[in-house]
Order: sequence, then C-alpha cells, then structure tokens
Amino acid sequence: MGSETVLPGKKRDSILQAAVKVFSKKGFHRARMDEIAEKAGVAKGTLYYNFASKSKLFSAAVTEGIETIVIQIQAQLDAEMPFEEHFRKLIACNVDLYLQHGDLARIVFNEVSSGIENDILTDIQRARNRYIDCVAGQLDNGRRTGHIKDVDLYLTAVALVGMLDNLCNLRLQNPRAVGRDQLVDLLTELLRSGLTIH
Amino acid sequence: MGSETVLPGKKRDSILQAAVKVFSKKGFHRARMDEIAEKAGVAKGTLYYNFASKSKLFSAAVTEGIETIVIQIQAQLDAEMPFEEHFRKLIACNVDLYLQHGDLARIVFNEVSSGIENDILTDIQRARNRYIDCVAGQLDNGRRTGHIKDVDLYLTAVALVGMLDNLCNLRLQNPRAVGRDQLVDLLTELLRSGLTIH
Amino acid sequence: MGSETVLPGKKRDSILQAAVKVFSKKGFHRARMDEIAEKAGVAKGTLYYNFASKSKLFSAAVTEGIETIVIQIQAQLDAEMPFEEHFRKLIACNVDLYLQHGDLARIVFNEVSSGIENDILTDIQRARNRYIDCVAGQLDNGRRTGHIKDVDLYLTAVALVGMLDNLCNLRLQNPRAVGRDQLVDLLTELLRSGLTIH
Amino acid sequence: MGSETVLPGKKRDSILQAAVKVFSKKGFHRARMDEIAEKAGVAKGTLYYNFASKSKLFSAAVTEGIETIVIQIQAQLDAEMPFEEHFRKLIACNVDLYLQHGDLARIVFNEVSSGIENDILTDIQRARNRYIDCVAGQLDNGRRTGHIKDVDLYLTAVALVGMLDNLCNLRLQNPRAVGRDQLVDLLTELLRSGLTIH
DNA sequence: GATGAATGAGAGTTCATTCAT
DNA sequence: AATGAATGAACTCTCATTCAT
Repeated sequence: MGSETVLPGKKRDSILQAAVKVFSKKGFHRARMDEIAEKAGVAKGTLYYNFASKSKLFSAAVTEGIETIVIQIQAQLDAEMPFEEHFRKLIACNVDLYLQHGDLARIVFNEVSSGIENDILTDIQRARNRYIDCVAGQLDNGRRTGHIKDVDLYLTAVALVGMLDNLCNLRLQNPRAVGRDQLVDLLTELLRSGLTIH
Repeated sequence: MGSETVLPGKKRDSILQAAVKVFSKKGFHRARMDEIAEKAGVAKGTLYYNFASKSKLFSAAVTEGIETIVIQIQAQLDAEMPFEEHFRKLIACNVDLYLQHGDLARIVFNEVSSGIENDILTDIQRARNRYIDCVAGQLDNGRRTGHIKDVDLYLTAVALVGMLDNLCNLRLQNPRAVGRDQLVDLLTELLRSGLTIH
Repeated sequence: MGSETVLPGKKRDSILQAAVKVFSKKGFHRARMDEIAEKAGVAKGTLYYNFASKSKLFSAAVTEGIETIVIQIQAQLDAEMPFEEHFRKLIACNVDLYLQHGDLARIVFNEVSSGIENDILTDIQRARNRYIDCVAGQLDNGRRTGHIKDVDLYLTAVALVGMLDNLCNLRLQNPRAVGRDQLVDLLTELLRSGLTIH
Repeated sequence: MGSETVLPGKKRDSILQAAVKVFSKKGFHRARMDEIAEKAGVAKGTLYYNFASKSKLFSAAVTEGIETIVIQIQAQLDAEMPFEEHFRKLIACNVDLYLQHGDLARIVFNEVSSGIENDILTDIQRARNRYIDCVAGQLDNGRRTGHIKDVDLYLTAVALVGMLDNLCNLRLQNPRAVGRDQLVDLLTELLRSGLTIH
C-alpha cells in the first residue's frame, strides 16, 4: 500500500508513448533513439532491452496504438441507434479520434514511403488495414439496413480515411483554418449526398 | 547546329528527373545523393554545383514536378464541355495523372512529417496547395454554372485529393486490387451523389 | 544425505565448462556473458557472483583447464618405460590431449594478441608455461638417460608445442585433411631424426 | 619536380600500414577504426572510402602484407646454392622476416579463432596457406636433389611454421630470453637431424 | 563548369557490469 | 545465494557536404 511499487510494463509503456510522440514529430528516420529514451525517462540501452531495434519499436508503437483506437471506435458505435445518427456519429467519432491521436495518425498514413524496411512496412500496412476494415465494418451496418448504396465498402472506407486524413491534418497544422464541427459537417454532407445538385 | 553543344540546363534536368525517382522510391531521408548522381549520370559534386543542398534539390524536384502536372490538368480541362462530362473528366484526369506520376505524388502527399527542415516543408506545402487550388478552381467552374453545392471548395478539394491519394496508392501498390476505371467510377459516384440512399 | 542439497561448486563448475566452450568458439571478445550464462543454465548475475569479471572468468577457465591436462600427461607418462616407447608415447599423448581439448588449446595458443588486459594475459602465459614446462620435463627424462641431445629443452618444448598446435589445428579444422596416426608419425620422425638424409 | 604532388595510393598505403600496426597490437576486435585513422593521419571516413568495412580492411592488410613477404623469401632464396647453405638460409630468412614483420605474423597465426566473420577468416587462411606453400616449395627443392626425406612437405611446412611462430614470438615478447642466432641454430639442428642421439 | 577524394558529425546497436530484490 | 532488468560507454558505419584540381 504505502510502497511505491512500480507496475509491471510501466517502463515499456512509457517507451511506447515517447516513441509515438517522437516518431510523429520527426518521422521515422529523423527520430533519434536518444530522444525517445530521454522522453521516456530511461537509458538508451533500455530501449534495446525491450525492443530489438528502432524498427521493431516503431512497429510496436504503431500496432498497439491503432489497436487502442479501433477498440474505442467500436465501443462508441456498437450501440443501436437510428441510421442518420449512427452515420454522423461514425464520422464525428473518427474525426475526434484522429484529432486526438494526430501523432499516431500521421505515422500510419504518411510514413508509407519513407524507405522503412519491408517487414516493418508490412506491419504498418496491417495496422492501417485494421483501421480501414473497422470503418468498412461500420459502413456495412448501414448497408445491411438498406441505407447505404451497394458500393465496394473497402474502397469506400479507403476513400473516407483519405478525406479524414487530409482534412484533419489541415486542422492539426493550423487549428484556426477550420473548426472541428465544420469538418464533421462537410464530411457528413459529402458522404451523405455528394457534391452536385440534381 | 552541327556542333555537339550541350543544351544549357540539360544536366540540371537530368538531375531533377533522377531526384524525383530516387526521392520517391526511398523517401527524403533514405535517398542518397550518391544514388541521385549516379542515376543522373553526373558526379556528386555536380549536384552541389547546381543545387545548394539536398533539401533544395528536393524542393526543386517537387515544385517543378507539380507545376508540370498543374499545367497538364488545366490544358486537358480548359475546353468548354457539359458539366457531367467535365465533372467525370476532372476526376479521370486527376486519377490518370496521379497514377502516372505516383512517384511525385507520394512525395507531395506523404513526406509531410518526415522531419524535413521547415523552409523546405513550406515549399512542399506551397506545391501541394498549388495543386489543391487548381482542383478547387475546376470545381468552382461547376459552382458558377449552378451544378455544384455551395460548400467550401478549398476544403472539398482537400478532401478530394485525400481520396485520390489513398485510392490511387492502393492501385499503385497492388495493381490487381482495383482497376483504373473502377477508381474513376467510385470517385465520380461518391462525389456526385454521396453514399446514402434517400 | 537425503536432502537435495546442491554440491558446493556445482554451479561454479558448470559456468567454467560453459565458459571454455564459448570462449573457444567465439574468442575472448566475441564471447558474450549472456551466452555463457545460458549455456551454464544460470542467470547472468550469477556469473558475477562467482567471478569478478569476464576477464577473471576467462583466466579461471584457462588456468583450471590447463591444470587438468598437465595432470593427465604426467599420469600417463610417469611409468618407467624404454626410451623409444616413452618418446613416441609423449608425442601421442600430447596429440590426443590436444585433439580432445581443442577448445582450450585454441584459447591458450591463439588468444595471445587479442588485446586482453595485461594481468589476464599474464595468467594465460603462466598456464601456457605450465604446459611447456611439463613437456620440457618429460624431455629431460630422455636427456638424463643419454637419449636426447644437449639442447635447450625449454626452447625445444616451445618448438614442439608450436608444431603440435599448428598440426592439430589442421586436423581439427578439417579432419579429413590428416589422420591422427599420421600426425603422431610425422612428429615422431621429425623430432627423432630430423628432416635430412645424411 | 618542385611540386609536392602526392603519389596515388599513398593514403591507401598509409592506412594499410597503420592497420597492420593496430590490428597486431590490439587484435581484430579491440582494434578501433578511430585509432587506425589517427595513426594513418586520415579522417575516419577515409577508411570507409577506401575499404568497405573493418573486416575488409583487415583482410586487405593481411593479404597484401603476406604477399610482400612471400616475394621477399623467394627473392632471397632463388639463387643456386649448396643444399646445406640453402637449408640454413631458408630458416634464417624465415626467422628474420618473422622477427621483422612480427606484427603481421601475430595476426596471421593467432587471429584464427577470434570470431571473425567467415569470409574474412577464409582470406586469412588463404594468406596463411600462401606462406606455407612457399615454405613447402623451398623444401621441395631439397627433396628433388635427394637431400630431404620423403615426407609430406605440406605437413612439414605447417610444423616448421608452428615452431617458427612460437619461437619467434618468444623473442619478440622478451628479446633477452633468446637470441636471433640461437633461434636459427636450434631450428636448423632440430630440422636437420632431430632431437635424439642414435 | 565539373569532379570525386576526403571529411567528420551523428546515429544505431552491443554488451559487460551493477544492484534492488 | 541468485536473479535479471536496467544501464551507458564504446564502437562501427553512413552520408551530406566541401574543396583542390
């Protein structure tokens, strides 16, 4: 009770958190293991005690981070609710998570071509697909209830995530350029009824 | 005429072409000046004779590449044509250019957070905006003729480019995953009338 | 008696055995304490509980290993026997021990210049001399009975050990290159009557 | 004439010379590239500009050094001379070269088991064999003229080199322990007529 | 204009050693 | 007595940049 017992995994977690921050700010190649260690409050050797290499640390940070997000999305949207509400909430939820975890998102969606080793790249793409599949799954609910057109939902989710990525980054880079609600509104409107006047 | 005089700028151009290839394949940080020099068929010192630094070379490669693309878009779409046709052609033209210049596109849309120096980053973002403004300008044609809703066209162009980026990359990484026409159809349908059944 | 008490020194011994194997296979500098600990079936900390440092462990492994060998040589050769037989047996016995303990031998005869700390080097050289003196002592038996020339027996033992080392290593590295008996024959002939025809 | 033109390969040579010194004093693993660079009077990067890796530098130093020695041996012994003289000179020549190039010799004969990468090890063994074959070739002259017994000359050369190595090292480590002439005399006597009195 | 040998700051990784438990 | 997570100094190798020619 009175003891300051350290929780198991505490150090590993602080490393992962520091890694997400640094990888996000600097990108994979400019991120220095020194900086991650310093931010995590451990010695550099400790990084290597817990992760075999910079690449593996990167991979772990991305994979575990995405998993957390996917779980949050499903928790917030699992409840039954009218389609219109569900649709808007799906978008709002994704926007909010993106804005919250911009660090992680930047990694997952932008580090695709930075010359990382192939097996690590595969890990990132797997994480990315984990997220896209989650979104596609949510859209599928709408289709099964007859509210959504019969389009390829995987491709649609890819497109949606692309919009999300670009628009949220706009706000993250310059919060005054566009408001959170404005983003949700635009995305909802575009996805609901498109761009043209019939 | 009969002389073998090398055109001025010929070396500069071959460097730029090599640079786009290498930067695209390796990303900014993994790209090596050695490799660019070799691919361009010049000595390494020549790179520095023409460009002050790796960053400046990167910046030039991106800026000049984007300019070419913007010019091509405008050339293909300037003619008068019915809205429906123009709308589809706008999307098709962007898809085709993206698939053609995947190298360059990957740089412009993915290298945002790779820890490049700030002034170079600004150059890239300027190039990116140049492209987005071009797309937004095309959409504006539709609005002025009453075919397109009164939404923020800059944000819409950002969203469109996000979809384009994600979907075209899907095809570039795995051509058998999705066809060119399928991409154009999906994008046109989504942007025209959205996702839901009313 | 009935208790499961572990014999004192049991762990120490398993560490020493593991150390000889690893040091021999990898050489002093490439040998890792981790690997020795694993091979010995103890935790890394236990190495340091029993030996002050890697160098001291190395020193102990070499010294104790050589001692065992010297004792074996003397045991096999102490009996009275005719000179010719004794001479051949001396060589055969050394060849066999070398081939058996190639691991240890490689260390003692090859690790001389690997940049080990000086005091440890001294330990190794002491062990080496212990072995050479043992061989010289055996030769001295032959001289006292008038069968061996009046040459410097220490130097001669050094020379003998050099031949032994090189020839046995040849066999250890490629057993098909030369047979055990061939080695004994060659060494006996060379040492008995030299190389030339008078 | 008056210009201080630097000979081509001068830097490469000074690196090789420095490498032999440092590798010999410290052994392969304790030798630091920093120290070699400093001793050679070049920057660290220059080592890597000339040699792909520490191992390759090591390999080059050994291979080129041995080649020089083999050439010297053959130059000094090629002349026609009576067998007795040739035999003694062969030994004297080897002793002198060994004592002169003790640095290199230490590497070639002692670095065998230090955990170097296999392909580099192969290079060293090739160099070693180059030397042994050279000695065996010299002995073969004596056999063809009927002065040397019909023994396996490769094995004999291996044995000879083993004696040479051990005895010369004794002198190199402690010059007062044994004189150069004493070494030549002992080796000549042992090899000529062996150890025993018939 | 063009070259390429030379540079050296910087980064990832290893591993003997320590010490709280 | 024994452990093993944590440490950090040390080391190899990379590569943008310079400059004498």
